[in-house]
Amino acid sequence: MEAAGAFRAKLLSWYRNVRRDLPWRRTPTDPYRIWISEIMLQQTRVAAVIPYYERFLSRFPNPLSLASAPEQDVLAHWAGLGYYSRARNLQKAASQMPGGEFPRTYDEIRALSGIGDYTAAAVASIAYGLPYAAVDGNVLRVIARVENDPGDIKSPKTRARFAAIADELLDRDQPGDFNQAMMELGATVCTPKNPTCLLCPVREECKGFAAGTQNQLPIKIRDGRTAEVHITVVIAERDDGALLLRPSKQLAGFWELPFDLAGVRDLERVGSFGHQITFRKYTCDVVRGRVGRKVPVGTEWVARERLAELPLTTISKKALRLVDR
DNA sequence: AAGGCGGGGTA
DNA sequence: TACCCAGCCTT
Repeated sequence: MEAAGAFRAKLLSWYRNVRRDLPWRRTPTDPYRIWISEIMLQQTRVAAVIPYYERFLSRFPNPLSLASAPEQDVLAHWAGLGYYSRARNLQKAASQMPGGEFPRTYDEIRALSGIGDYTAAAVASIAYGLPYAAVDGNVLRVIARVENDPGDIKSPKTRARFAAIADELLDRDQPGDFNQAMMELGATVCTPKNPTCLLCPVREECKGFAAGTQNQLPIKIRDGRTAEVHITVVIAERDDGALLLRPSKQLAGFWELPFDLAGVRDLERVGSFGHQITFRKYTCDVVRGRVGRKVPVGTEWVARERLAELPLTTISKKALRLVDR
C-alpha cells in the first residue's frame, strides 16, 4: 500500500476504537453545533469547554436565536472561557447568515467573522464531509514528527508546507473523521512532551520516531532566542565513491547529506561539530554507515564527478571535512 | 511579521 | 516558572 494510504487506514482504525465520547461528536452533521464547539475549542482545552457547550446551546440553539440575543447575554454565557472576542465574533457571524441559514461551502464559511483556515476546514469537513484538511497545533506537531521536519512552525513557509502535507494525507472519503483523528492523536498520544509512541498507531510510518527525534519536534522558534537542534548526519559512500545525498528542504536548490535517517547499518562515529544559522543552533553528530540496496526515500546516489557541480549545504561540507576525502 | 487576546492545566 | 492549548484579527 502506498505510504499515505497506510497512514490513513491505521489512523482511522485507531480513531474508531479510542475516540472520546464528546458532546459535539453526537451531532456531527449539525454545522451550527460543530461551529460553536470549534470556536470554544480555540486555544481552550476540551475539559474546559464541555460545561460551557451544553449551556450555551440550550440558550442559543440556532443562528437566529444567537443573532437576536443581547450581546450582554452572549458574553454572560461565555464568561470564564476567555478570549471574549470569540463570543462577539460568534454573534456577528450569526448575523451574517441570511435567514439564519448556515453557509454550505468552505469559502462562505471561511468568510464569516472569527473563522480562519482551521475552523473553516474543521466545520466543512465534519459537518458536510468536504475534503479540507484542518491544521491546528496538534496537526502541526504530528506532521513535524511524522515527517521528521525541523522547520519552524511559527513561520508561514513551514505552515504552508505542513498544510500541503496534511492535504495529501487527508482521507477524502471521510475528511471529518480523518481531521478529528489527527487532532485526537495529537491530544492524547503525540503530545507536546513525552509522547507515548509505543501506543501510536502510525509509529511505523513516523520518520521522527525512526530517527529518535520526536521529543525535540516540532521546532518553534521564539523571539530573541535560538532553538537548539541536534541532528545526526549520515555519510554513506558506495564502493565506486558515489555519495548518498538528497535535495535540501530548508535551502531550496541545495543538496545535503541526509540526517536523522532510519535504516542505516554499520554505523561508525566520525565526529561532531556545531553550526549556527539564523535562529537555529545545530549540534551535528557525524556518522559513517551503509544503506541497503534500495536507498531511503528522497535520497539518491551522486557520483563523485558530479559532486563538484552541486551546491552543498554548509553543514554537509563541514561533515565531509571531518572524513578524509 | 508581530502582538494582543484569558484562563487553566501540567511538568 | 514557563509552556501549552481543536486560533484569529489587527497593525
